[in-house]
Amino acid sequence: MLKRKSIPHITINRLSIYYRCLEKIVEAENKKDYYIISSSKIAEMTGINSAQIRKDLAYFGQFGKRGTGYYIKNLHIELRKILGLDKRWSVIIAGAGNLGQALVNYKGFKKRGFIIKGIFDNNPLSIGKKLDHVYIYDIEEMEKFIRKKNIMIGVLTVSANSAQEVANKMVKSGIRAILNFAPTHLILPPEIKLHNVDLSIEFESLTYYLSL
Amino acid sequence: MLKRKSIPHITINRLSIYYRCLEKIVEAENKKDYYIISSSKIAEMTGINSAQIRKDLAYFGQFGKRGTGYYIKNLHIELRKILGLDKRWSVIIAGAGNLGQALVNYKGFKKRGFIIKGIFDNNPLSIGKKLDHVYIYDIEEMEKFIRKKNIMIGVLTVSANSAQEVANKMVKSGIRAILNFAPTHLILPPEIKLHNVDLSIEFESLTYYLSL
DNA sequence: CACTGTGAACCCGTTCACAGCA
DNA sequence: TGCTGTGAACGGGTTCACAGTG
Repeated sequence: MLKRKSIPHITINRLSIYYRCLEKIVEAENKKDYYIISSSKIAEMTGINSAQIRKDLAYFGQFGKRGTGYYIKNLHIELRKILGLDKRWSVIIAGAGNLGQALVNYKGFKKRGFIIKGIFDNNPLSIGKKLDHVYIYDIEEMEKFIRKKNIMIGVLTVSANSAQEVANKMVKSGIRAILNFAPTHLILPPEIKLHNVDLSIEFESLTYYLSL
Repeated sequence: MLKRKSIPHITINRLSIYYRCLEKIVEAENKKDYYIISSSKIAEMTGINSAQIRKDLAYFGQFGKRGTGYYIKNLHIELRKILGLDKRWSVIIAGAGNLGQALVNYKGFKKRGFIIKGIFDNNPLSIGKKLDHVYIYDIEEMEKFIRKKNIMIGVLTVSANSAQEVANKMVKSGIRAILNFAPTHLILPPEIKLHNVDLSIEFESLTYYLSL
């Protein structure tokens, strides 16, 4: 795919929202008369400003027809390509705790091309068991596994204490992206894509606003 | 607490990061010679620009000493107050799926004052059971429960389809904040604090960058 | 006429740079 | 001197407004 200049990260996040919005329509669609959508209709469904939507889409091409709108199926397919969801992505999860389990069981992933190849933990009681048809392996075998299976994405659901160490192993074995759920600041080489999800922040900012 | 004008939401999120950073030091602290911290030290630990940190803190007061830095314990306590973490918050979770379970089991919540009072689900197989000492109730009883126990925060880990409906019930019963994990755009009265956490977005933006 | 695509204006968070102070 | 607090400059994402077009 082409390298385009300075597309805001938040635009990419919104593409994912548009994608799901269209997906919902495509899956519900029976009537043929509902195959076009306008930016203001998407705006209404997502709560995002319609000019914002048009600008976001315009980063990637001219998908719409002036005076008409966007062809739902076409835009859906384009977004899937842009987001890389037309490919398969091999994923491993480090940490077989509750969050790790929740992610393994999430049905939406397979549909979007994310294949969870293995879960890794250091707890002897977990190792060897299965979660939703995925084996839990000893974390000692993670590096070999990543290399052998050419894993692209590693998900960290381990404790904050061990997150950096486990991340280092992932990087050493050639992983290309890490989704970090541990509430800690990871330091990684710049070529590794790193996204952080911090659930505590969401709770703690809620209570700030409740305290006002 | 005083109402202050236009503090960016993202500043609140960062306060939560500073808070955890200080917490880590306070808990590890044995040596008395390590009781002051500079904004550049926090910057190093969190990856956030030091001017940003000083500006964020300055929204709420002058906590530092010029030429010296910030007293760790003092700043820790101030942040706790600002974030409302010195109070207890009654929480319920709607949806006893894997994510709901993961949240119930997360140890960090109790420490920060979040008390999970109940879990609600519509699955007869789950109702009546316990998750980590918290009962799972029939979702039909949720509204009564919220009113009776004066619940402040509702967490939505139900499906996207039912999220709006369950949220409406929460609002009707007097809940004041909702943390929504369902990948859908909720429409709520403006006085309800709403935060969304969308895990799919994080995965899908990763694959965008991997596809470049 | 309706709706997209987009330059320009706007707004606001970030970073700089330095005055203020221990 | 060292580090905070902060006005000012900067940068970039958002919104406006309208030209372009089916």
